[in-house]
Amino acid sequence: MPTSTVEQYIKIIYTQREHLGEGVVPMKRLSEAMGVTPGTATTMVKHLDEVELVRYQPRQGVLLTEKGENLALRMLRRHRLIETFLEQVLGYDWSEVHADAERLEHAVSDRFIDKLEDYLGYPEVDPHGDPIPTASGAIEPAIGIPLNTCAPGRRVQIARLIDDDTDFLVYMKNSMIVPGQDFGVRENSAVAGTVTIEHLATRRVVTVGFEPAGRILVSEHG
Amino acid sequence: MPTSTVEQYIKIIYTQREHLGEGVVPMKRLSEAMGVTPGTATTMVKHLDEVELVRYQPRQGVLLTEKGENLALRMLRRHRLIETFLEQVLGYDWSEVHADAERLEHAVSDRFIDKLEDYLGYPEVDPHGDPIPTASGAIEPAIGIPLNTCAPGRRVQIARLIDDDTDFLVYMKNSMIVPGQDFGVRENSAVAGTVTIEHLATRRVVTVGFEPAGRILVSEHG
DNA sequence: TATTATATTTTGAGCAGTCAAAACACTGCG
DNA sequence: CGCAGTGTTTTGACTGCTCAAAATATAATA
Repeated sequence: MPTSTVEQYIKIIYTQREHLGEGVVPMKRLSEAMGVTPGTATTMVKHLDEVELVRYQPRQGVLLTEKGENLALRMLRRHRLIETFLEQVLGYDWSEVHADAERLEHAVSDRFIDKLEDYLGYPEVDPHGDPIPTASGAIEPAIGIPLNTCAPGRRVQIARLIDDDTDFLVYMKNSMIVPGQDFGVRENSAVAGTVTIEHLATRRVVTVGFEPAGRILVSEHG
Repeated sequence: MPTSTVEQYIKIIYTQREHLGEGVVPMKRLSEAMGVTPGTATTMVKHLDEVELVRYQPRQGVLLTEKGENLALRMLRRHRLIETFLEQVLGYDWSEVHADAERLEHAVSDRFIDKLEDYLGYPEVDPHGDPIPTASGAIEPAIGIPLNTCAPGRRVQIARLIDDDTDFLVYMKNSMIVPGQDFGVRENSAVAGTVTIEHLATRRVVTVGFEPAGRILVSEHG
């Protein structure tokens, strides 16, 4: 049985890897995401390698094994179902959800999660549009394309916000950038480093930086 | 901020003390209830004394301070609200509830508990009839009298089952002994060490030992 | 009172996770 | 090539919690 610290490392390695696109996750990145010193991360990762959850290449970085990936998906499933519950049932605000979910996900049993999923009606995505892995570990591939790849003039619908940072999420919510909302792309300037979109329902115009726009996935239509 | 181990010790000291009726809680009892060796309990209790959560009298036992009592009530509140949620909302069976609640209660925030309480509609007791302390730490005094003090012929209603032991609770549930059910007392024999009651709705007769009957609280009526 | 049983405390050790700081290994640049 | 800067690993130490086993105190019984 993995400790909750191990669970946390594995989850972070998974999401950092996703964030990175490809290649191994370097120690600096891991230690920063975990909020520990680099030496601590090294020690831990050597242990994780021994128990076959990761493959550790000294001085390069770390990758999840199949076993590690399974654990990561189980954690993601927990996290996202709990987030959905906190927001939709208990009425949490977006700014409050993450911290509580983070603590709960290490304390709940599989039974709890399965019953919670049933109670919630088997949602496919959480409130930020992140897909929820099934009990068997299946996960939908990311749908949508990054907003910063959309040409001006296109109409897009927000599909997913890829980030657990509270400030990011709250800002997006306040700008109506939540899954399901329709926008028109007004401008996309790599030079200026910004993407400008207009909320179709309210005519409200929002400009976001190029980098954050990459973490907003949309589906194009029209 | 107390660790979850500390929280657990404090909760156990509270309930063992309640179980005992009065006096200090001896180390043997504490260590057994905690599932640790006596030496471990001693070490821990000395620490708890230092941080003013308990008063530790060497070779006698341990008592909660005011501060400790407050923490215990906060844990009881968590535990009982979570149990109520697991059973009434997620559909847990009585036999499954305890273990999961025990792990969750150390992981949830005050915010979570307050929102959960609101969602559940501010219940006053959990499914076993145990009173739920309020956010301010107030708790209803135990209502009801022990079943083993009831004379034959009386009609009683189950008010509360004082025990967290899964086997005890499951047995009682299978015998219809759950809060709200009406019974007639048929026999109460200190000599035989048994109490025999009849479930009025089904005419079913159940005999329980004298000791367990002391952990069944009832209200007399008629 | 002396002896035995039982409860309790002490001691020494170990595990998981962490840090600070020193040692080390790779860039890449002059 | 040699050296600086950055990222990485090693080392030694500490905290919180635990155990096993030895030492000690208390209570019970003969």
